[in-house]
Amino acid sequence: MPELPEVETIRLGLEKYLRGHTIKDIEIRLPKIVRGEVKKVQGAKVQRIRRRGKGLILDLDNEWSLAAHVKMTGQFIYQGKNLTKSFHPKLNLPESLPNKWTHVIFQLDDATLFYNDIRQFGWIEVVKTNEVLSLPFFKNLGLEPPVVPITIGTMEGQAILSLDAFKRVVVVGKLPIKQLLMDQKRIAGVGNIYANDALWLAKINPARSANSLTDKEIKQLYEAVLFVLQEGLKYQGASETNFFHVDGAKGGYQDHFLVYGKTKLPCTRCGTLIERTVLGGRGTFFCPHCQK
DNA sequence: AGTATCCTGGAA
DNA sequence: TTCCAGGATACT
Repeated sequence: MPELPEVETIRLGLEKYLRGHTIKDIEIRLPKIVRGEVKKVQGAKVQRIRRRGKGLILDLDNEWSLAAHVKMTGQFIYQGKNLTKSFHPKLNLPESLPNKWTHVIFQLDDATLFYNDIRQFGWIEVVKTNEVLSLPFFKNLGLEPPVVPITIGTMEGQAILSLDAFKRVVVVGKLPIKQLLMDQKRIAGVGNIYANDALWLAKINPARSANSLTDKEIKQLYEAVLFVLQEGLKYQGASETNFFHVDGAKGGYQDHFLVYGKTKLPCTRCGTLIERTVLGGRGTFFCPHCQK
């Protein structure tokens, strides 16, 4: 799924188009995607949009919230008066909506918001605002990397991943460092792309057990994690396959991958060919020469 | 700590 | 036809 930079980009889009607007109706085409008190969204106004890790929370003006996780292939697609084109999730070709991947349709006061999801892994849940952070996904979420100002958009008072906190997390980990980076219960928002790229930038082999890292390496990795997330945010996410902004635009980070997906291509630092292995069931890309 | 699982679609 | 995919969870 989209990782922190992609979900934050979705959040900004929802903020731009939905904030202050009323959800007049909701149509559910695939029931397993949606849980909770669905009827509560009808007639409610979207007050603010928060993000925690890779999760989204739309707070309504009636004490209810709409939580969502887009997992691998979920998309929120907005069609307003000035945005009549929609986009094929893969090809980015204009196509009419709803289509076969549209599972939920929100009728807004002035527009329509579609939830599309090819693989159907994503979910939307309507819960009371004061209980939304008690949902299992949010309750067990780890520390938030400080790459976005802690404003109304994220989580006021949220525990932040400081260097010291990162050290504490890494020092006790026996897992390969890459799996630890991607463990949402410890660090929120880092997925496969940014974990691979951060380890390359910090010159650390993804398979190294976390507790083998020196203090210096931990600091380098911490800075690398924040840097690649900021790069992802700067380019508004990676649209290599099927990530699109709420208005259908593409992100650009796929053109700035450091190591992700670069199997058998030369390392841009030393020229050695990048290798692909599997770690924790996920594709892992690294330079066998400069990542020790 | 590993592996299967929810799904579809594109690439090899 | 087989493998692979940016995720998270429920199991062995």
